Amino acid sequence: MNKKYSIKDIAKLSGVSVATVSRVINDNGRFSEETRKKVQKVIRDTDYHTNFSAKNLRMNKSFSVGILVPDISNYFFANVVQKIEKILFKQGYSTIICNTARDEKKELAYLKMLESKGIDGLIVISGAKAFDISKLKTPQKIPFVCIDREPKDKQNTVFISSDHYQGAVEATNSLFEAGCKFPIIASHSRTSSSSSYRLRGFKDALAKNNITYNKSKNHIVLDSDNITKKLNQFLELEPQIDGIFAINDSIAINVLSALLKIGKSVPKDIKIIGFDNDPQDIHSYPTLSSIKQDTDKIAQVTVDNLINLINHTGITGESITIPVSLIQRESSK
Amino acid sequence: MNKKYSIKDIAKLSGVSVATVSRVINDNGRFSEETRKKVQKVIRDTDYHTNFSAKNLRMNKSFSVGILVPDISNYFFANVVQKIEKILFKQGYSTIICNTARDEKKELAYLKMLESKGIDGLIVISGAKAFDISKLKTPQKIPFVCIDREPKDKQNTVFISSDHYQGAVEATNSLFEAGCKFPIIASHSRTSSSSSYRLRGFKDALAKNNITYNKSKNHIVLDSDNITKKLNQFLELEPQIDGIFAINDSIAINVLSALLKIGKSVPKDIKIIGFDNDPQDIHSYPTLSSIKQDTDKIAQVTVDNLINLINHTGITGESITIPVSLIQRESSK
DNA sequence: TTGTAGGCGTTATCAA
DNA sequence: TTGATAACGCCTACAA
Repeated sequence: MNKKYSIKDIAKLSGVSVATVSRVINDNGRFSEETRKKVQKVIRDTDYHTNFSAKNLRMNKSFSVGILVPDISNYFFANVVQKIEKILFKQGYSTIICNTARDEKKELAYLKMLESKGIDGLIVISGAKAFDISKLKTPQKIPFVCIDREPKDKQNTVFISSDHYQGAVEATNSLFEAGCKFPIIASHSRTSSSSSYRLRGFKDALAKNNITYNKSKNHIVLDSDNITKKLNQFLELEPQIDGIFAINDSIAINVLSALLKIGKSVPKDIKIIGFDNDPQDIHSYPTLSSIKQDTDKIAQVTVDNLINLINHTGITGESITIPVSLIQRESSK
Repeated sequence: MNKKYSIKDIAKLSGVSVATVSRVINDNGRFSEETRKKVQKVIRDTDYHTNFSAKNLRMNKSFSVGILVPDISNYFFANVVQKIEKILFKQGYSTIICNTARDEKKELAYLKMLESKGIDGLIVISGAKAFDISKLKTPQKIPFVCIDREPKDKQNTVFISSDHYQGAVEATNSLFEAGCKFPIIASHSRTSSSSSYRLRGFKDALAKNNITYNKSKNHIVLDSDNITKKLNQFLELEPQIDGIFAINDSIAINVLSALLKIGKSVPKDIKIIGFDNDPQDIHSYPTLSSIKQDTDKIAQVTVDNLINLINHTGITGESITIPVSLIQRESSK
């Protein structure tokens, strides 16, 4: 049972001082090629690796970042979080995921825990209100970036977001192009940064097609209960409806099965398109058209910017918009 | 810009020694009620919190655990991981999630990274082969528990698993009870600890109903490509088939849409039941019957056992089986 | 009941 | 180019 090696052991074994070993390890400072080789051989032979607790203590870093996410069971969120985590891991960072369940109190509690864990940075995904880190009265504020959620103080952070507006425009246009005359939007009652952009895109696409958006005629609000009933009532009042842009795929799927129950045929009677390109879209019947967000790019851009903020390099105050793409399937043919 | 407080500051502010402060914080050792109050007040006033890097360094712990998971986009895995993470977070542990993508090389690479990060414990979820931690030649071996994956050396670990066998028996029986005469099982070609138990359950349920399992007549293997074509061929050869037990919901959903394309009616012509109770089950058409795993319990038991292993309390060498439950929906009525 | 002091593994400053 | 050493914040024998 050989104990773990420390930098001191490596120093002794290779006949140099700890300072030199540290310099070789971090490729920092000056040393001869000869000593580098000597030291590196010993490191390999002993299978030494650095103790991060010690390093972090000394450097006053934790190499961990927190992620605040409203609902990890949502496909888009889960997907982005997973990709962020992978990229961060490669760079030596650990990730602490906090599912706030859209609860402000929970969010604050998590924030305090994260703060006390000494995270180096924070990623905030979506959520109802603008994100206000000043709720924490930490001496030195934690660098953070926001995805799909406007920060209250844009000065020292970066705001990253898909082009929700453009996605909504394209989705709505695709309904018109498929022959729809009276499309509506289906949304939940929650508002968020991304959903309001999507709504705006829908309205503008309507306007381009000479329809004036009317809240009671072009917009149905559906939360998870009573969807079939509400939809049925709405359709009886507005029987001319022939297209639905659902603000996300979860709602789209719900609408789809509600329509089947009501006895409507999709896409013959009514066409549907969603948003997010959930994997289940290809298993619905009919398969669901959608707008795909570029989660790879979102994750990469997010991490790049956060690391820059942590290292005090790069620019802040930016807003970065990531393009989306239209995925045509059966439901809007 | 007030700097961060350390235990030394708290000591000075409350007029006691650092040792006493430490004792109060950890409720460890003896001290008077008076000093406790004094110290705790100062801690509250200063909003002090402990520096974990220092604590971990001193105590030779990291308060972090790794999770090896084959595919985080799978609902069951994601669900369990999320719940484990939440429970661990409450206990002060960070979680490092590693998506191995069922790749042995990746798994080993991740293991080494985790080892070098100094994790206190490891959770291993599913995977093809028995888990062999001896691939790592760490001096002190890392405590670990396995979910749905047999450990190579059962002595020093705990094996946790749903009752896959019983679930498969109940699923198959429910098909018989719904009137099926010739049920088959649909599986992927991968084998895993859980899938072989499910297969065994299916076979035994068949036997109980006086059918001898025959690989070519009662078993169809479907991977993600060509599902509709393969299923169609199989059904032409075996037209008497009237029930399908899919080894998981992902396959079940695929089978369902394939059947609809072929022109079969579910559940009239063929009944289906899956396994895992994915959330999408209630959005398929018809809704999908399934076997539900108790992820809350799995997560809790897993964490409890791992923490015990880390603290050298509790028993090892155990296998723990968690009950499952049948969820009847339209597809097997 | 409380205090003193050493040491965990690193990095960085200062000398050599 | 290298080495000695202080310091990071904490816990814990040992002493008082």
